Amino acid sequence: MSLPPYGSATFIEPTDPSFTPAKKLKFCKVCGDRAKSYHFGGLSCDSCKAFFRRSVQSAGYKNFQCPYRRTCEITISSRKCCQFCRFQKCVAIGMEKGWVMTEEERLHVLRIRMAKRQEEEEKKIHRRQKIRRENHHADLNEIHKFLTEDDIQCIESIMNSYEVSCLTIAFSSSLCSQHCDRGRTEIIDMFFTVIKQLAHFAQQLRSFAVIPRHDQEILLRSGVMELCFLRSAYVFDE
Amino acid sequence: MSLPPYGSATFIEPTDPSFTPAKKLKFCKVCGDRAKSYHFGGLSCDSCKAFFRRSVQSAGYKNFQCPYRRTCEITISSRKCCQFCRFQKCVAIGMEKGWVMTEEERLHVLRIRMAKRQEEEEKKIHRRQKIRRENHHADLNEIHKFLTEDDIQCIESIMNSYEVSCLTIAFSSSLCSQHCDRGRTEIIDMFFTVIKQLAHFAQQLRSFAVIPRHDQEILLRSGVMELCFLRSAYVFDE
DNA sequence: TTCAGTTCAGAACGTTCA
DNA sequence: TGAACGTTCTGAACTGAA
Repeated sequence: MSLPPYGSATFIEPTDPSFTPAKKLKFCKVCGDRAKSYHFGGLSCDSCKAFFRRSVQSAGYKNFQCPYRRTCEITISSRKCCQFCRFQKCVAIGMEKGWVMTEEERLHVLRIRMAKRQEEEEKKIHRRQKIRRENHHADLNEIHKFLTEDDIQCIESIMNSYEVSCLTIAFSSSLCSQHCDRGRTEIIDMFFTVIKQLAHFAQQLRSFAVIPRHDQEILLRSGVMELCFLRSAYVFDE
Repeated sequence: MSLPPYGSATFIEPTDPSFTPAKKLKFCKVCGDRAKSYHFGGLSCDSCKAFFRRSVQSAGYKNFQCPYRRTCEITISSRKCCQFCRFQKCVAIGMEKGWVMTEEERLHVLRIRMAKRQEEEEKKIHRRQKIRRENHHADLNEIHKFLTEDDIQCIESIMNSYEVSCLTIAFSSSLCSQHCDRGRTEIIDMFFTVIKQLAHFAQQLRSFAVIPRHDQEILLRSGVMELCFLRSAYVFDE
């Protein structure tokens, strides 16, 4: 085995005058290139690490052949020449095949990572929704920048009418509970009540009340579904 | 020393004056054309690379002869004129015959490649089959949690009827071959047969057989397309 | 910081076709 | 003959967990 040019950094004695807090240079025990740390149990450079991992993962090392006498010297410049001897040396300096993850292990790690990412995504979305809701409140404070006093009064009057309608035409008591599993008839009941509320509300609006009865019916009939959706979105509580 | 099979930027001399931080243009040492990388141990262009490989693979270089004095100057435009001197120069700049793959090596690589591909294909199929089998078994084992004995018997009776229908009304012999490129009439034939099978199958079900003929027809006509799709999904074999 | 894995551009092999 | 392409291998730069 060849020694690293400046001696193995691993065995620096405490009294070694060359020991400085600055840096301890380490070298790949396979090819002599600069090494940063241990890989698979042996001190090696990044390229020898990659070479070893790939060889094991693909099981390609089983097909390596030495064109000479299985004694090739491995250096930075010659390491590509003989895969067989390079791999042999990797094993010789302590790198172990067992430390390379199997396909299953890799998939396992991958799955865990994916799950984590998804969780974080969901958190992000939640945070955004929260911010949006807060901004909504802020917008209401700035409403005077965009609407006149008259506009606001009109809106408030309409909102008032709607509230009155909802109070006037109440839901049947069976629908007031928070029960989630409602039967079919109850759902239909609920829709009927909402539709009645909407009709009542429309009558409160002067511009609606003045048009002919027949036109009123057409308008209500064609818009009631959208209004139900709108109301659903409004009362939806995530 | 032998040259690496793949990838080698290692042989750029550190003292090379042409080395600039901007770009390092490389030129073929044989003919002066632009070179991208080393080939067989020498920096050469693609055409000289191909020329060298062919000459070695066919052993044709042994028959090259120089019509002049074996001192021909090789340039981009003259490189075709004298194979002998071109090959001589290839060797002179470092290209080695030994690095061209022999027929055996090529076959060896080919075989490994084929084996790998096949192995992976098999793995894929295995994995898919395994997953399918697991899902299938799990469901079938838990079937008693969701169905009563009567339910299961009923299902089995229906399955039986279906099988009988399929056997009773057989496909025409021309459709039994595994040929993929079927004509239009054959496809139509196939659909007709399937529809007849479905009608026959429906007649086997008592609850269907007892309803009026006219209603039967309506039911069959409105459901036949979906049933065909369902059957297609069932018999589909990837 | 250490040490797993991942990604990507590039090197250098062979093959095909005009 | 040589351009263009398809393949595999290499190694630098990166992510991510402990």
